[in-house]
Amino acid sequence: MRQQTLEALKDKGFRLTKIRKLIIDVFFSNADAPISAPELRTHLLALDVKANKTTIYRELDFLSAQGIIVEINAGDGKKRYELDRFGHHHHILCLRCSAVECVAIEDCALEEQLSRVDLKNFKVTGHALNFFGICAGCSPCTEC
Amino acid sequence: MRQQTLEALKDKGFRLTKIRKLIIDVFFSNADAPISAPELRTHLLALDVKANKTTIYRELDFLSAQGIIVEINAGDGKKRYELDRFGHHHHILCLRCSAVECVAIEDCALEEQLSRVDLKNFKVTGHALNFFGICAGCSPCTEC
DNA sequence: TTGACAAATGCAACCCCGTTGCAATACAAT
DNA sequence: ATTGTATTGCAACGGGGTTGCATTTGTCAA
Repeated sequence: MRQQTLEALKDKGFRLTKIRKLIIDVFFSNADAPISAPELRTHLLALDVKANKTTIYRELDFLSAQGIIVEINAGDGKKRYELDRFGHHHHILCLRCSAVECVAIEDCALEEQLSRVDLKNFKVTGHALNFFGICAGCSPCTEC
Repeated sequence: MRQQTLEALKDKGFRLTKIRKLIIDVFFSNADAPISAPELRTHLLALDVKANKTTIYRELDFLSAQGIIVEINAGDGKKRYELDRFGHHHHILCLRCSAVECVAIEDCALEEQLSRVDLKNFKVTGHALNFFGICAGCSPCTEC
């Protein structure tokens, strides 16, 4: 999957630079946790790669344009990105540590119901459903 | 309603300054369109009142703390505020002009369904459902 | 009406996320 | 090895938002 992604880019005439490959790696190894630009930069630093923030933003735009990742909005005003290989789903944001996870809505008729909402003459192109709360890591203590 | 709001503030020992009264006016006269801090500033300028942006942000915090307005997230990363006198509802954002409107979800079982979603050990405290699209004003032409 | 005190405001400086123009670098094909 | 262009870095900027501190202004009591 990762290898196919790289080859597809190369076939289209784009270069497989060190940073680009590493960024793709980060996405493949954090598949269910959307990543923001600053977070991505930190991930790279942990791999001893310091990338200019401009590069990060441009690469995220590039990978989005190539359909490899998609921008998601988790409700806290920061853009995050995740691999574009999952179906439509939603997200949950930890209000304490800002971690975001994907939430699959399995069996429910939510999507269908949404189509019946009165949307005030808007041409609706999409929606986002975000949950907020405290993640398991941030509330380990049952009595508090 | 507006008058009651002002008196309630005064009873609590807060001052009814020119800017504060005008801001409250803006909220009451734009009741179904959540407003951001920069937008609010523009509204005031249109009334020949130039308020420092710090004042705007502090006043929004203040009115939120007093339960007069609530912060909402429309999915574009900018904080907006609206009067806290409506029940739970959602929002729709115009991707072209960034206007936001409230969307009432009348009869559906959405809320109930949400409670059955698998939320990965999060303690869920809330959710936000945002729609995206193009508003009537931004797509007046039916053939394009 | 006038003080006087606290609430509210303005100002300047700062932080963070994100963007843009332009020069420098590095990939990949020849 | 050379070359053309994709990519990167740098510097500067912009918007949204915050903080500390000095100044102004509501309000109330004398």
